[in-house]
Amino acid sequence: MNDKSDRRSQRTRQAIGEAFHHLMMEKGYEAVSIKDIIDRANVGRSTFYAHFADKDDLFASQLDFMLEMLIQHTSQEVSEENPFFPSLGLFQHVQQQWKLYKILSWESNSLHTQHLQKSISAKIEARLLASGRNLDVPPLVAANFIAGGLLSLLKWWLDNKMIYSPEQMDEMFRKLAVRGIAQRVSS
Amino acid sequence: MNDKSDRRSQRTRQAIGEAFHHLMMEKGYEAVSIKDIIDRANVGRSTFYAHFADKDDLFASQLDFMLEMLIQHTSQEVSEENPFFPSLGLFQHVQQQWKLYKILSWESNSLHTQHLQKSISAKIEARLLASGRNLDVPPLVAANFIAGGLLSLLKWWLDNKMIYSPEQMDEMFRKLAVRGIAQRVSS
Amino acid sequence: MNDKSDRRSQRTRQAIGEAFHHLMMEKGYEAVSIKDIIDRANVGRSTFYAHFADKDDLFASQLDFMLEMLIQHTSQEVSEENPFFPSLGLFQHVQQQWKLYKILSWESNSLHTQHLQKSISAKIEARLLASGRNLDVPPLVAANFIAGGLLSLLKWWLDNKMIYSPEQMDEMFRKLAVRGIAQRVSS
Amino acid sequence: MNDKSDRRSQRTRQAIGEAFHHLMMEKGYEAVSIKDIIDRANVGRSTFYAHFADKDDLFASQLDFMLEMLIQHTSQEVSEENPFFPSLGLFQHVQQQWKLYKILSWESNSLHTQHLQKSISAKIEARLLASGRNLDVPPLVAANFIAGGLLSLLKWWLDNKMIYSPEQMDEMFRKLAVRGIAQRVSS
DNA sequence: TCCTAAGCGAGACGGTACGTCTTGTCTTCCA
DNA sequence: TGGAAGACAAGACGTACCGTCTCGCTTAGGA
Repeated sequence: MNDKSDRRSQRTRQAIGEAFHHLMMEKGYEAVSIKDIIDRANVGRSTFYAHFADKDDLFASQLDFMLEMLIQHTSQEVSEENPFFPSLGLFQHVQQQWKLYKILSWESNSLHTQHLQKSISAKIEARLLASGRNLDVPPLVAANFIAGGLLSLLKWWLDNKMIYSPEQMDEMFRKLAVRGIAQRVSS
Repeated sequence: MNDKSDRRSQRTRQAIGEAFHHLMMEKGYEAVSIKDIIDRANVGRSTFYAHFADKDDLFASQLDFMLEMLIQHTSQEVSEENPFFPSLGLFQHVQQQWKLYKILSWESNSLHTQHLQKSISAKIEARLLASGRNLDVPPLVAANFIAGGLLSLLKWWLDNKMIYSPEQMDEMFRKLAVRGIAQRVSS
Repeated sequence: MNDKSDRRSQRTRQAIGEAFHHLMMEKGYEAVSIKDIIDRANVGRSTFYAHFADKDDLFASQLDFMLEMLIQHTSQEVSEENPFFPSLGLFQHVQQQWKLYKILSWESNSLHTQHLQKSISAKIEARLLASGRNLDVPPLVAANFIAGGLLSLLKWWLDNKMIYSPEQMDEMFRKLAVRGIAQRVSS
Repeated sequence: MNDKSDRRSQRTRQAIGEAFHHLMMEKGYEAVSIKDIIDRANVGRSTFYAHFADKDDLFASQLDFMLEMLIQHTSQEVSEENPFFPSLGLFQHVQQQWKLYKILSWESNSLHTQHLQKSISAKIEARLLASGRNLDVPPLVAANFIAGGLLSLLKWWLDNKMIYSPEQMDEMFRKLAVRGIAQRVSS
């Protein structure tokens, strides 16, 4: 019975998710009503609430899914190029979906930002701990700082017509996060 | 005729403003409804709309005063310890007004946050340029990164019962901003 | 302030009442939704709920109004022809609105019946008490019996194509209520 | 396969029936939802609809048994005291089962009441015709009036804590039905 | 001193979205 | 393979706000 339910549920969740995605591209986040979503997804009102607590919950689940995809599509090894977060993938993803993120950046409901911030921060912290680095700042604090900086860069990038490539943004981000603004001493 | 009108209007605006302030301290921004405000201010509904377009408009009018406070409390001391931003003053000020900032802690319409972010970022950029540092990242980008990280730390601090002192927070911030997470202790 | 409010309210209540009346004629009672009513009455949803608790409340108020009209349009004096209730008026009214009452008789939500029963019963009891009759049955009991019989006659009449005139029905009702089924002794 | 299926079906129908019965005793008819029933009966939703068209259908299937009970308890004693209907037996029966009748006290879909009304009315009419009384009102009309009055008295009795004994109620009923509210004590 | 117009309180109103609830259908699993 | 389980579409419900509006009441300046 679970298989069946799960498969049906999955299709429903996906339909809702896609409808929401399209609608957000057209009207932004706040302007989309639950009725809009369920009409577009051909789904009953109660079905929506069976799957999501509200619009914010739906959005959060979309963000999580996106992040998860991002992480999975990235090598897990911690290299110099990929020190603690698949930031390059994030920049590339945002570039692909720039239309959506531009809209969101404008509305910038802080719930979204906070959710993203927490998720990314947690992932960074985990990486920092796993890397065995010897920081003189608590990893939790460092992770929050870096996550905030990363989101800030993303927003700035979107607000400034994305004049750099994702690769350039990523490189700058990594430099800032890893070496700060101190003058280079050596490599 | 104008004097009278103006004086009456002024009292009304002030009553609304104060009611809003108190209510925000109690319930946050989103949770306050127009009805709450006019009930608390002993004001008719149409009177509210005669003075403000909506809640956001009212909030914007309150905002400047807060930012002004913040700037006044932080623009002073720029010492050797604080090479590019009076971050210590900022942490100290937030600690003093923690009640207000905790409530506003970016729960609200992020117009607030965005405004702050831009102000701080601009200040940092100016300092970076003035310092003649030799960065291999555009100062504008670096400033945005650092401002984002700083606000992120502030929020984390508020959300975590401010377990560190302003001085500790400031030191960690400066370490992260200047040297990144690299172990080496150059400079 | 009351005059204004009352006048506005009155117009609104009337618009709702008329819309409801028409809709009931078209679809019956149960099939009419609040949305139907407010759409037809050009009235906001909250306005409806400001005036009536729900559909049943609206209907009850319509019934009361109707009864009140009936009573007022009838001489108050207690004559042989009009011993304790303007039953002739009621039969005539039902004949005029037979289309509506036929529908209601079919659905016969017992809430309505009960409400009517109580109202009519109360009025009959008041008349009985006022008439100074010397009954060997408590007036309250007699009133309930007569009200039940009257409503029963009404329903039977509607269900049987109203083969008698209102005047005939009224005469039969009064005979049954006043003299019972005992054989006539004298006049 | 049929035997097994039938047996299963039977158990299911019974479980649903009992669940419904209990729920009705607790909350009345309208307040019971399909979900309540299937939860209480430990049965799937489609199972319910496989056995009954809807709640009314289920109720109808329960109804006959109750009416049967009622008829059996009242069809006996037709004495001189009860010239046209065994009303005393009815009052006594209702007193015994007061809990059930109080809850059903015509709150529900009036299918119930209407059925009852028709049955009683038919019985009364038959008696009136058989008695050879010389009424100046058609027996059919008189029977409906009296049946309505009787049920009305029953309901009033139940709603008013049954402050009279069945015998008292019966006497009042017969007085009202036979002699009306006229003072004269003919016959 | 009276008049008159603006500012105001009060709150009714149309409208929209919400989250909850119930119904009857439809699909899948299981015995 | 037919009955049980429950996910689902549909849509009504009563609540909460919003921003507009229509009133009279107050009140202070100019006639």
